[in-house]
Amino acid sequence: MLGTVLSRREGNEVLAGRIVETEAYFGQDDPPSHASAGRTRRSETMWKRPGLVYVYLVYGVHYMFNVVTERDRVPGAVLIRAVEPTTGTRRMMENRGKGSTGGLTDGPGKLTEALGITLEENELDLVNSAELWIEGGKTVEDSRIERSTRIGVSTGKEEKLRFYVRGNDHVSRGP
DNA sequence: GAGAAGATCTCCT
DNA sequence: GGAGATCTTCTCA
Repeated sequence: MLGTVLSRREGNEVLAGRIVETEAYFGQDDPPSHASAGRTRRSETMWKRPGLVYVYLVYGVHYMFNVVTERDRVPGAVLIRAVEPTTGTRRMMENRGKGSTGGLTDGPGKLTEALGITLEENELDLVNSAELWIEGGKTVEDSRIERSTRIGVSTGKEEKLRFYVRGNDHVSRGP
């Protein structure tokens, strides 16, 4: 998914950003994954078909945007942690209440605010939604992809399941 | 039914 | 470098 473009329609405007940082979350055997607790009301989307959007609220404050990746009935999703703004930057600044382009979308909670993504987008289908979709962007060469442990988790710290574009200014802070 | 912890960000010192 | 915001779920009584 690194290098592809996440696009969002807000009224007549399209807001978009190139994905530069992701994290993978699996099922029962992956402690920090919501799916490890079993199928709950919040995490239900993770068990559904690939291509659906899984949005949830962390710390009662920030929305996290994920893409369901495993086949139907198998839990698994990829968290989008950061994007590089490409289209509609001015609108994103308004959504974030910022006067500059710095730090607009370099974190999972920041990019959902910039793109106007909330719980309402949970379970949308990226394949046929007119409001939210992913386009093939420039692919990222393997040699440009860096790998590290996931951020903000207290369990599953050994697994290197965070992937990001090396040297990109919009990647969030390290662990 | 209460308490704790969490895939975070901002503002304050 | 640390507190606060405040929703969802789990754990324990």
